[in-house]
Amino acid sequence: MTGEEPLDGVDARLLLALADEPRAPVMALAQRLGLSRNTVQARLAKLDRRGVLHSFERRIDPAALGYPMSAVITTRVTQRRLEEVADVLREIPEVVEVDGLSGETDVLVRVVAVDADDLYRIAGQVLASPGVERTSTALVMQKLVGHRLAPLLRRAAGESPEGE
Amino acid sequence: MTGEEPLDGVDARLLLALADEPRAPVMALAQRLGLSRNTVQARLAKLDRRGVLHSFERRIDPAALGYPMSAVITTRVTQRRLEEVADVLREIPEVVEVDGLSGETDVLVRVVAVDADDLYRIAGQVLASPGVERTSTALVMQKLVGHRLAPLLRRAAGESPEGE
DNA sequence: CATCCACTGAGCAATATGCCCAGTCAAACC
DNA sequence: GGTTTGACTGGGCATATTGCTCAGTGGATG
Repeated sequence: MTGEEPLDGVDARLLLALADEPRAPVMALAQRLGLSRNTVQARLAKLDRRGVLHSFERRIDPAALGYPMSAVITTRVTQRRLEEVADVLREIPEVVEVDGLSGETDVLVRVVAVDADDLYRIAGQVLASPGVERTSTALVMQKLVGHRLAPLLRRAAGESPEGE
Repeated sequence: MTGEEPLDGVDARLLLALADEPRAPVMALAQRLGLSRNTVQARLAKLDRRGVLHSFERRIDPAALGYPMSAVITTRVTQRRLEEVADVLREIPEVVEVDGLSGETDVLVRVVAVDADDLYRIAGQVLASPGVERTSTALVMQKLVGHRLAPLLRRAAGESPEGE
């Protein structure tokens, strides 16, 4: 038991197929991959049992939801209060993602907003959070590359990731 | 024709239901929302016709794919070469997302890596891209809040977003 | 009052699902 | 060598789901 087996090429191909047709029935996927229905079903089940799949929310476009504005707020947090700050940020609905970064005690906060005023308000909330020392807000002007994993999936699908 | 209608409460509830059970059959969703099967089918179809849904790739966990390391590379780009830089970055498989930010000509690059050496190599590639002046790499140490939209969806589901 | 739109409820043929089982095959194990 | 394990196949079967169409209802619009 290694505790965590990497996905193999078949899994990668399955994920690629799903990327193409997310709501495709299992049968369709099976045909596409040249596998039996049973196998695909088993793989699929294993995939989300293993937690390979994130929440569906990731697929939803905030812009379509009415929040066309997106920004990245870099914040400096007083030491040891990271969890505390995270808890506070979690309470702000417009906070979409929070990462703890390496340098010192930096936190990267992704927020969405309805408009500039809204963003100003939210940035204010973030700054006002106890434990937050300094913030720097940068607007996302354009998505140059939308979140993607296909290149890595294709790599994984191409060769067997076996040790030898 | 306004050209872009915001989602209404029903859409939001549908998305929430999907967030809970991504592969739920339409029938199950219909029952859950207290709507007819026909309606849910129509809504669903409309949702992705409108582009409300991002690619399925967003749901895949890079860590499970064999890239447990994640980093944010902030780069400074020489003016007017944004698109050019984006094109180059797009060629690097480990580059997962690229945003053009407001301040000056800053670009936020999200990368994943197999390990520290791998990250070093990738960061080097980014820096070596023509048009990139300066980079600063920060490791993602912990996901404090994973990408989420549920709070905003719940808000949208709660009240009618009608003007009056 | 006529029209448009979203939703409902129903029907129907074709397909998919969930589940179970037996058999194959290769790699790992004793 | 002999065996066990794990993954995949192919089959079957009852039930649920899909895709599609049609008719009818109720509200909102002009």
